[in-house]
Amino acid sequence: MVVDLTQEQGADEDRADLVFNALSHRTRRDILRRSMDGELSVSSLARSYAMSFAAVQKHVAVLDRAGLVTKSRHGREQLVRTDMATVHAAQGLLDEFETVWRARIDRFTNVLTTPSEGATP
Amino acid sequence: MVVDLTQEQGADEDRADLVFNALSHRTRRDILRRSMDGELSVSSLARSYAMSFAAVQKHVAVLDRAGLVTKSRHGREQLVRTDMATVHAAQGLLDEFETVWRARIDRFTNVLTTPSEGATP
DNA sequence: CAGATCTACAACCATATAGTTGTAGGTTAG
DNA sequence: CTAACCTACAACTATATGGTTGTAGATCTG
Repeated sequence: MVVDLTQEQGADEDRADLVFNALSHRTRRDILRRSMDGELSVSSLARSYAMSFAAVQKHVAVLDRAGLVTKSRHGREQLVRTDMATVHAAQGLLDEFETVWRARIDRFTNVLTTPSEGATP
Repeated sequence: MVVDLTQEQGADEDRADLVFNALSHRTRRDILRRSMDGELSVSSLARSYAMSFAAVQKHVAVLDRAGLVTKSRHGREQLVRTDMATVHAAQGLLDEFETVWRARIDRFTNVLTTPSEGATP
């Protein structure tokens, strides 16, 4: 069976791609931790890392596209705030694996406990 | 302040890089879901996707390096099994964000409830 | 107003990634 | 034994990614 991954439930999968990809870089995870208070600007964040402002700006853009942070202009600076709702959404995605896993267990214990309904009579 | 990300807690961050990167591709997430039972070989997995065997093999290798699946030889085929422990580890990594978030809230409510200890006398 | 600061974005480079085909060795089936 | 099958890996291509520098517009400050 060949499943067309480009069409089936594409939206959710696209979001998952973006979120996990954004989380897959240590600098971006660090930015997420530092931006919980929503009081740091892109340039103040940039001062924390041994890379150019533009590089940090790109990382923030990746987080923004994934919905993991929001930016709000405050005068000339752009304040970055971690969006916990999207972090929770990521947890939900991992919980789905848990659900699939549990379904497997249930199927297994069913076979063990059902009084031989499986045998074709 | 510049933090040297290449040294500080490198091992954990390396693992997080690998795990989230492995999760960031829909084909690999699908492989994870299908491999919960641990009864599918690499080639049987490969038949599910519109790509070559070698491509699927590479995806399994990425999951393996991240610790998200284990492979066990069974005759000429290699059976793939999702390692839920690593999925749980990923959940733990997201929970850390939750912890940082909660710490922020506590700090905030502390400021509100502490009877003006903050004012320099 | 003039200069400094913050942001956005383009252009560029090096490397990583996702895919391909091909080759080779171990294992099973006829 | 031979043929088919499963896996591993190398070599290659195209594109994505993470980094750089440079430029330009908007905003604040002296």
